[in-house]
Amino acid sequence: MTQGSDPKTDTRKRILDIAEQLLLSRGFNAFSYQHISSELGVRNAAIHYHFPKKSDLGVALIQRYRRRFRRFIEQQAELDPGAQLEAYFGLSDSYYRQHRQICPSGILSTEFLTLPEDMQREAAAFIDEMRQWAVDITRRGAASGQMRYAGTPEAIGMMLFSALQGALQLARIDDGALDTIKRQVRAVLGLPGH
Amino acid sequence: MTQGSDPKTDTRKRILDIAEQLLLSRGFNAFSYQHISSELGVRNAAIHYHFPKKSDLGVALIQRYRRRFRRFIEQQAELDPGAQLEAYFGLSDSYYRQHRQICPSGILSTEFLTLPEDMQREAAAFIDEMRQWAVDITRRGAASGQMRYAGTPEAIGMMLFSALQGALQLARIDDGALDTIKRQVRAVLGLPGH
DNA sequence: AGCACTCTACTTACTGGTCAGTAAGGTGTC
DNA sequence: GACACCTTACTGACCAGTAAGTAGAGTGCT
Repeated sequence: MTQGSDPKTDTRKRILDIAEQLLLSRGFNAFSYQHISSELGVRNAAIHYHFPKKSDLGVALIQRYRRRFRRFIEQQAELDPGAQLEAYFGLSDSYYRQHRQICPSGILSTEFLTLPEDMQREAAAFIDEMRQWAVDITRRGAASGQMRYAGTPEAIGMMLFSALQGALQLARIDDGALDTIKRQVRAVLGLPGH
Repeated sequence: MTQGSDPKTDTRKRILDIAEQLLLSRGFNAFSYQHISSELGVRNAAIHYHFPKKSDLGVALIQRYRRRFRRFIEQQAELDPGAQLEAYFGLSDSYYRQHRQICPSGILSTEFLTLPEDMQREAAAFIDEMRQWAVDITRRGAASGQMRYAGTPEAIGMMLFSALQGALQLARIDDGALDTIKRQVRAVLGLPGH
């Protein structure tokens, strides 16, 4: 079987990919190793070989999100705050288009109290980074004069982050919610396109 | 055992009360009939007597929320839009103070794709009612001149609903999130108190 | 008053399924 | 022969759900 075998292991990455889909559409508590192994075409124990405990898999998932998110920020570093916000909106869109998935922070904060301790630590750090980034955008947006809004950059950054997280969840019931809320966030920030 | 026995049954109500706590802190998928029966001091099958399937319990919980919410709206009917919004903020506060619970719409929309069909129908109707109410407040707030905001009443109503739902979830990680976002929502609506 | 009946609200005891997790063994590659 | 990467085979816990039985309260009939 020489089908795209990688130096490291392909399987580990594929497990993470499948687990990610399951996490975003069903949540951490509502998917099992069975779901992954049957989709992957291996036995259950193969998943345990790569991730002995389910919380190991969970932690690895969040750590990968954090790495990706840091890379995402670096790539957008040269853009102006408004364009960065639009890039963030684009992320949300792609979640939604993928079978009405929601953003990871939404799942992790909702299930937070039921998560294993090591996942809680990782999740809290991840969500904090995202929140800080949102605040950073609104701060620079106001400083550069591109954005005009009532309230502090901290508060409006958190509100936009929170509203977008909620929007993806509501979009599961109300198709238009995500677009409506994106438009309204632009309006509140004094940006064009609403 | 003549201890506060009611005409109907007390047990059914107590089951709903315990299930509600579990729903708001752990989610629907992460609590079991065991949790309820052990807390209530009865056997597992007693819960099944009152609610044969778990989805029956779930549907009954949401229906009770809808009844309560309609009563809540009626009670606030005489207040001006700003005061109604504050009453809504008060609801959120009480969730948060009760062991960092989140609002029911947050749980139900996040777990939506894993819920049984009958619960999905009920949940969608409930969330729709809440969203409509939020929009109603912002519409009347603008009409009366009490609120001043950019964008349409529909969009800003949805954004405030969405932001508050997200805020309760984020408050599990960040203690200040709820207050910060409440303040910011007031600011965006041009209300005092921020 | 005594008895038969029914209904409500449980109980005990169980089923079959799913879950995370483990132990021991096999197979191919370097 | 050591190692990475799997397999088969299993354990014990938990899960929702069911079946059958029971205690007590109420109801009606004689």
